[in-house]
Amino acid sequence: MMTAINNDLLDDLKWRGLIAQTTDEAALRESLKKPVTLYLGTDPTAPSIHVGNLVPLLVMRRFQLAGHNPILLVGGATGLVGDPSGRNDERSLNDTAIVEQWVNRIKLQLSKFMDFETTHNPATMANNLDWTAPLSTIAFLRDIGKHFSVNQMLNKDSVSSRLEKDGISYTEFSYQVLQSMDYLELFRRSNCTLQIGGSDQWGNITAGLDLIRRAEGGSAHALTVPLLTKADGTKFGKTAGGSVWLDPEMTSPYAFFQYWLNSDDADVIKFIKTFSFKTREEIEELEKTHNENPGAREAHRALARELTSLVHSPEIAQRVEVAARALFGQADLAELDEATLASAIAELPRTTVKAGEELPTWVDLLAATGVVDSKSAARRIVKESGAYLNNEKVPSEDFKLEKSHFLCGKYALLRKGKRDLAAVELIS
RNA sequence: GGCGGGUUGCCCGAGCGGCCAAUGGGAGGGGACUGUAAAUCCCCCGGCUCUGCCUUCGAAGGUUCAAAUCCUUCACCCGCCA
Repeated sequence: MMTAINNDLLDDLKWRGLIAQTTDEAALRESLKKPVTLYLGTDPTAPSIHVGNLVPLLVMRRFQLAGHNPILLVGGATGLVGDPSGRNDERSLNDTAIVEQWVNRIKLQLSKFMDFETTHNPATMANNLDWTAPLSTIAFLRDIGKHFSVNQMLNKDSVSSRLEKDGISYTEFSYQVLQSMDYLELFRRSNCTLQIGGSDQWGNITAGLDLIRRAEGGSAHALTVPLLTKADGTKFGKTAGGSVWLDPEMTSPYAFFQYWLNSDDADVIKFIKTFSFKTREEIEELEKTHNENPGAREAHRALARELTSLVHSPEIAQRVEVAARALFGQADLAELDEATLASAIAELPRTTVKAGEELPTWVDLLAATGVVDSKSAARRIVKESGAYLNNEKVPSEDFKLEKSHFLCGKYALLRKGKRDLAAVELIS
């Protein structure tokens, strides 16, 4: 990993559109001339992080590559309380045991994006439960609470917007205090002087800066990344099926790759700037290619490849791409060898059929894979002629599979519409 | 505490005893055109053992040959008056 301090870091981030707000930019720029310690907090609100969380996380990685010292904080405590930022209703509390389990899974995920081994500026991991849990109520109110003005707390957007609506519980109201304590704690123990986060975190981060000033007379910085938007107005990182997760159990590497490959033309360059570690020159070159011939989808492919490699692995990215080509009919299915076929199908939702038994209909099988919610839905697909078996159209609702349909004697490929694939495996 | 209005399918929202699995819009799905884009156009969109049957209109009871529609109780929301 590169260890030299890169003074162009802020400029690069700006060019990529990765800076929403910062505290005093000149002072921040000055401080970044030497290695600083910075942190990013992630709350365990699900068993996995999703592609939206990846935006600030990769900014952290850029900071580490530029020679700074990253701390990844997992919100074992804040996750129990619930951040009101960016929400217009109260969160339901998650069970402590569940949150603990999520903390562990998320720690593991986050750690893949940082270098913990380098001797120069290794990343470290923290959990705010470590210093929050032992704190007594009296100590909390006297040592921390005294530094907070309720008036200012009420002025935070996350709180005031909720007061105008259905209100906010004392629990969520206190969230900003907990996050402020984290910053103070890391400032004290590691001289952490920069916190980054999504733009919705600005209020929470600046609350921390105030606490550091009041409690320690110290000064520190804030940097937020903008909320990533899509040209069509829909939410980034969501599909019909839900969020795009990093956990391969929750979003298969195949689906992950497809998500990026199917990016809107109008978004793809922005996504590359946001996520890719290619240089500015390389990206500008891709932009040119893309504008000249968007149909070739060079930029889409580069984006999908790079991110799948980063999040899963280069081997998986390679496999998934080969699979996609074959499954989308860019290669003859019948000519695939069993190993290639098996690895392609490994990424798909699937069902099994026992060799000796009578083979079910296409409709039954598609429903069994879970690609559609009901048999009625599967029938509809056939009726609307969007049903395929091994890339050939399924003629009728009562169409039954036959032995000969199984490629290499083992696998049959179901497709619904243009891009929704599933597989059937024949087992003995 | 009193009076009135509301709670409908993934979301918004019509329906106000039979013609209701329930108008319309959005989301979603299939097709055409393309590039596994976008826009546009056409079609579909509760489930099933599918010319029929089953389960849905806040919850539970009731009236009726027949209820999303009427009655009773309960829960929640929203107004107005105390």
